[in-house]
Amino acid sequence: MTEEIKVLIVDDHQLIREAWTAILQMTNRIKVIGTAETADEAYEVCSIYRPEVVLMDINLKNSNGFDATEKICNSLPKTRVIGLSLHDDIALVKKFLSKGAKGYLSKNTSREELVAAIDAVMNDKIYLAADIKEKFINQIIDTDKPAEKELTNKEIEIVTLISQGFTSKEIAEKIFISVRTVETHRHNILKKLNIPNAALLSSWAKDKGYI
Amino acid sequence: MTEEIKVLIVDDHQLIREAWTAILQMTNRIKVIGTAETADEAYEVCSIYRPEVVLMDINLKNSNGFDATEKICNSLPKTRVIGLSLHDDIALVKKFLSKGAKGYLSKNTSREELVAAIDAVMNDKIYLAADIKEKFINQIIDTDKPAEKELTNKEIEIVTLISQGFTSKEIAEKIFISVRTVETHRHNILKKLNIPNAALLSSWAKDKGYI
DNA sequence: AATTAATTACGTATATTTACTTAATATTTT
DNA sequence: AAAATATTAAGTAAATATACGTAATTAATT
Repeated sequence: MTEEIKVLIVDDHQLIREAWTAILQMTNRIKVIGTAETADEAYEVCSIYRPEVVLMDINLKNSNGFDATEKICNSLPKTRVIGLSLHDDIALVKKFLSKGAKGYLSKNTSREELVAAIDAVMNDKIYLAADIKEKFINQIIDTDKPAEKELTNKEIEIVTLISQGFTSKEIAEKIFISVRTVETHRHNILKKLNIPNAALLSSWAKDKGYI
Repeated sequence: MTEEIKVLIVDDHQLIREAWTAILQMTNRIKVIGTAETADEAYEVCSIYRPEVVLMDINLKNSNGFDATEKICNSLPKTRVIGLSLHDDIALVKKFLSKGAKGYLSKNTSREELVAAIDAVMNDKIYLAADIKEKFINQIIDTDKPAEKELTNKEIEIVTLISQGFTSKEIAEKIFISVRTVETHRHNILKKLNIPNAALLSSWAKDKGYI
């Protein structure tokens, strides 16, 4: 029998960590060598225990799954990171893969698919969940509706602040730019995303994981 | 050995359903007799298979966990419903218990606690997760800060519409009341919750699971 | 060196939100 | 029946947001 695959699980909910562990241990081919609650903790554990696969929830409170993924993939290139998220948003998936991740699963995937994904990345393949693949294809087919324009870093910064309830004036004071500049960004953001107002923008930002 | 406890799991994510199932099956005392994706489906399964315990995720997309819980508890009083939620918000917990639920767990609870909760409700006790109990107590102690005022049904209806990006005028047309009435509700809502504007209200509504 | 994209900022105009008050009617609870 | 709460609606004012146009400066890319 081949060696067991060493997996690290990263999620901020204990019950989910234990549940993933239970599922993977059932296979007898996969060994969960540990779990982590935050992105920073994940990096620490990786550098010590060197898991072969990391299952990482993107929607971590209090920490940034993207940065941790980048760090892990850069400094420990043998580690394959697989993303897991409740929101299967194409832009998020792309960003995650660009950080060096090797796979992406939505929480609609089955237990079999979870194991299949681990096997795939172990064979140096990229694995995307079926429903995410489909969305990718749909986006390519939908040439009528152009891909959602990406926001710049400043714009994302401002979206985050707007969603936290700050007014343009407050944002201006906070980040030391003119109110008029904030208003310009505000207008450009709504136009880019084709969103009518700050209330819906706020919902949008939550879905995308910006806050 | 005593009879196995029959449990139904309700969650809209397949991976989570399978994970809960895996955890509970490990006990040998608990049998997962089925799973459901939506609240309606949960009620159907309950009326046919009569589980003793229902583990219900509150944050179901496309369906209302509250209504289903009420329906199940009223028509099948022997069924104990335990709520499970990512957001451990006191107001939500209270509302859920008032619908007839017998327990409430956050996703920070451990596997042991999940089993303990099932045992407790089987002995006709109410079970609340440790961290939720603590929040209840803190709320009682914090007499300075009064309990967050509850929104009325109309107010919740309007919060939902505001968060979806509708203006007061649009909401008025949509639900056939005067714009001024919508504005009144709007103002009262922000005042009740001590929230400065619609953008933050939108975030709040998402957290509470209203949208 | 030239082009493109990002960030900065202002002008003008209109629409919407927020703040606070008052109050009639309807519904629910005591 | 009385009291409390919810829903309805309007008045007045100030603050903010949205729509669009213009444009200079800086940073990144070709």
